[in-house]
Amino acid sequence: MPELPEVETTRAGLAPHCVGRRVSDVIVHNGRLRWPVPEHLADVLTGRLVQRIERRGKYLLLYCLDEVSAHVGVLMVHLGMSGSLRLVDPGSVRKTHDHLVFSLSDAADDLDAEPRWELRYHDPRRFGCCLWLELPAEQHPLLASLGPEPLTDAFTDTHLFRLSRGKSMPIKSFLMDSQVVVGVGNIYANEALFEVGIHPLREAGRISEKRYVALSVAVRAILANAIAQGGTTLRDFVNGQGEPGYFQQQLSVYGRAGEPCLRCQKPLTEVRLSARSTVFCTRCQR
DNA sequence: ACCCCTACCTGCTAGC
DNA sequence: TGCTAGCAGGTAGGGG
Repeated sequence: MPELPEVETTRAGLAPHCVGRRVSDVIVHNGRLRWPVPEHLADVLTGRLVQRIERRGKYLLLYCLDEVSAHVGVLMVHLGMSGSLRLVDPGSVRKTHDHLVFSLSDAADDLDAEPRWELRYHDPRRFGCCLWLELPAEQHPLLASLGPEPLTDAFTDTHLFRLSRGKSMPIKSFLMDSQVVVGVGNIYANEALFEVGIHPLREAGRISEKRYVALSVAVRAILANAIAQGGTTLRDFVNGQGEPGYFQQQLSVYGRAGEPCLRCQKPLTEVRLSARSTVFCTRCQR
């Protein structure tokens, strides 16, 4: 399930193959995603050059230039729970749940020429989205209220502590709130809290600044490490080239309920928090 | 304002 | 064997 490291892995994998290329065709096989794929997407996107691919939280932003008008718009993609973007040979068989197909050609190619690559959006559960944004992208309602990027200077050591004052919700819910900080989903929230020994149900407003600094450091380290491993593949995550990630081999608590704590050997406990699997050690996390 | 709950969706597994 | 129920969870929006 794509969290920030998986989305970043996808971005980094696609960028070298997509930037500078032309979208020569767009086919929407099933536009019923979390929000309907805009009817005019193919019209507005076809013929444009991919300028760059950025990421904001778990959203991928493909900046696309219309050379004639010099207009730049953004294809915004969210992978939801089960989505992936893969670059494949144009001739390869389309899989079930390949909902959108973007044909890519070399920038110098004629638009009528056979495409050289295909970028396919695959999403069995259709929790993701593909939307068209006008600049400035950050003012779009889905992006405007997002918290800082955890791997930039915007995520300071004191950010979590300051925002948490007066909050009675459990620290895990607080950490997973995208308005607090983006990109920390269920897996990495479980892992970060284990790393620093904080009980996931502890009231967010009653945690010391010192512990929040340690948590901030842990969040950065875990996300950076997961990116370095190519992300976490639990069921079906694959990067832009269809390859899995390897971070799941380093998970300390997620998916290990009942198994011994890696620090004290006591069996890990699992509870439900807002219907999310929450795994922790009652001895090491207080 | 704050916080919890629900809906969205399909593939997979467990249980009968 | 074949059905059904339950689970997985990112996110926005509704309700208390």
